[in-house]
Amino acid sequence: MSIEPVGLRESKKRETRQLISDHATRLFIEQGFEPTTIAEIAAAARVAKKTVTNYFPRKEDLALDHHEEFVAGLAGIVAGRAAGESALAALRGAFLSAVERRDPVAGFAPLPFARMIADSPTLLARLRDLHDQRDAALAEVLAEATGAGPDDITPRAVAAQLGGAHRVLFQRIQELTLAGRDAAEVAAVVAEEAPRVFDLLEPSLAEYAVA
Amino acid sequence: MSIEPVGLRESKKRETRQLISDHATRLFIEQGFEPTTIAEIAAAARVAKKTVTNYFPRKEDLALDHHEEFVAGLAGIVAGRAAGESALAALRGAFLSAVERRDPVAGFAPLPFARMIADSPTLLARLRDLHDQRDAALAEVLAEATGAGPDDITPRAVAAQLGGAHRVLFQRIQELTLAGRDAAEVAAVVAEEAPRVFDLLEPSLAEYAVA
DNA sequence: CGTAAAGTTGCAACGAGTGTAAGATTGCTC
DNA sequence: GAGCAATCTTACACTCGTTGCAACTTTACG
Repeated sequence: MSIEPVGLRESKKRETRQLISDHATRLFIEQGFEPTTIAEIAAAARVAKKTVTNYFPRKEDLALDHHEEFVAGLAGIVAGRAAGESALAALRGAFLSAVERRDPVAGFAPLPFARMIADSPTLLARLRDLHDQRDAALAEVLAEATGAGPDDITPRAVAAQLGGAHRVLFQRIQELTLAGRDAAEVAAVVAEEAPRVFDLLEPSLAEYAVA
Repeated sequence: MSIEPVGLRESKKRETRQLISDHATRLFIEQGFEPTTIAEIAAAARVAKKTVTNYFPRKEDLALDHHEEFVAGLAGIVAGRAAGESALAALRGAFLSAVERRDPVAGFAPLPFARMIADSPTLLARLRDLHDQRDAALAEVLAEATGAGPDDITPRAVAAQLGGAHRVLFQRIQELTLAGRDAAEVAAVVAEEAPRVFDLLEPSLAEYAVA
């Protein structure tokens, strides 16, 4: 992409950011998200409170980093689908392989992490936000792929359907994790359920956005 | 349902609640949601700040009241569908008639109110929350209607599809309102688009949850 | 009436988030 | 390598939403 002029300043920034993030994650897991204060995180990382909020403007960002990757996921899969493959087929395949590799993007997480999220209204809200942004990004790619006009509602409706499937399965994985099943069990259950969810869309979307 | 022992206490409570809500709505519309402080609302309604937060534990509740009705909407429509009618058909019909009557539940609102929401991350998050709760309620009714087991993911997937359609159309109505179109124009545009959105689901869901 | 229950109020506190200005560090140039 | 400018970190102060608590007022009811 671009050359990386890794100056001292840049590398120190990365370190500081990582330092804060690590302490935050640890404290969140130990005590929960809401009970942990930003002041506490700052003290643990031995930086000023303001430094924490400089790097992470919102507290949620400390717990749910890498959101860009999550938001761009579905859109990227559709953009990179094979010739002759529909958006639905690409997303189905990507989800199933994400399950196989226990990908956090699909909803896999260690139990304490899942608990941290489930116990925090703030994080749940943020997650909903990310799901929505992901749908919007997907809608844009679909509009492009099908040559739909900027005012055509179809790509948005399809994105809602496809994003909805992923959302339901994401929640299902979280739910099973919270119920105490280990990752292998969760993967097995979801590997059986996911095809049913995608099959539901097959009659409607099999021919949509075929590359 | 139940008799109404309208004591003085009860009626004063209702008045106070309404008084606060009215001032809040007025101020939100005049100044926006975020810039308006609870202290300001309390002063306008001539009550203590604590009284405001007693009636409305969260600031969002002051702007988005009647959420119960919204959340229960889709589930209620499916529960009350005619014999021989599918969940999809019932929801399609209900949405179109909601558009005809410019129902706020479908997303219709005066421009200033729509602006208030669009300008506030807090309110947008709350709205996403309500949409989610609505999907969950719908899923429950669908599970009941189809006799699905408590662990069957199908009703949830279907609820996501149906709820997603309503969500997209809700956002579309907001978007058109924000663009300055009056309610009649918005209704005309959406009356044309909605059938396309529901038609998309027809191949998948025409036979699902037929009463 | 008088007492118990419920509602309102003022006060204090906590925590997230923001603005600002001072101090420290780094990058760059002469 | 000294100095200057840009950038990062810090301390401080402040706003606002939210909660807890105790005192006070009003209503309900025996």
